[in-house]
Amino acid sequence: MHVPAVDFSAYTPQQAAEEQRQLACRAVLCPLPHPPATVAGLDVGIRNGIACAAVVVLSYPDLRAVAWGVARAPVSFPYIPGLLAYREIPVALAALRQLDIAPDVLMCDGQGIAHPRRMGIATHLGILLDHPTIGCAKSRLWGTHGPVGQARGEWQPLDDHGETIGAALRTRAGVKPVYVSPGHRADLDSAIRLVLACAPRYRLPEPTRLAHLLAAVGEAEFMAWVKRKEMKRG
DNA sequence: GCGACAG
DNA sequence: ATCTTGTCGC
Repeated sequence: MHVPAVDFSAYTPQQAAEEQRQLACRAVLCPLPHPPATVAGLDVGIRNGIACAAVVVLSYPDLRAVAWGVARAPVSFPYIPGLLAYREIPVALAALRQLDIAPDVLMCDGQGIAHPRRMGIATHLGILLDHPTIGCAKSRLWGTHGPVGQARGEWQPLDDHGETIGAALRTRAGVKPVYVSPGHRADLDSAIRLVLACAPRYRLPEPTRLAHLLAAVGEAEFMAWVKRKEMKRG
């Protein structure tokens, strides 16, 4: 997996939005590799102006952590709804560069095409990497949907003026749904199935959940956590 | 002008 | 996202 470098430091929000409109047509909708051998999760946390990006590669379908990477960098772009990619992608690429293996699919904490210009962070990263990506966000950015059934696995399409751009998916009975959308080289059906298969127990799928944990506690504590878990599972 | 608004 | 403790429920 070739990981390019980017520099958004001189972008104005207007320039960023214009670039999104220009890049959007490059997104490819097609089924994900099935089944993938590995799925990676990506998450970025920010504290005191320093972003920490974490990526965790899990084997599939057994969902064991097999590799990970971390990177830190000062944030250089403000948080603006719809422009999250310009804040988080630079440090995310640095974390991905640390990986010694290329995951078959990258699951991002944010939207894919469920975005006003169809360019959520998952789609943007997928295009930069030319690699399969999907978005799995904790809340909605764009599109509307009807009431989602209470059972695990129930979902409703995210609609934008008649176009289906993603889904509100219930990964745990009675718990707030997650928002799934294709990033790049993915489609909604395979994205929904992958997220569900990656979330056997918690609301958030394991790849994203573990990436969040790694970004929060750091490599040392994360490694200890993984080893402790390996003991229990055999 | 008002409300909505990934992380 | 981050700031922060306890607390209700399976």
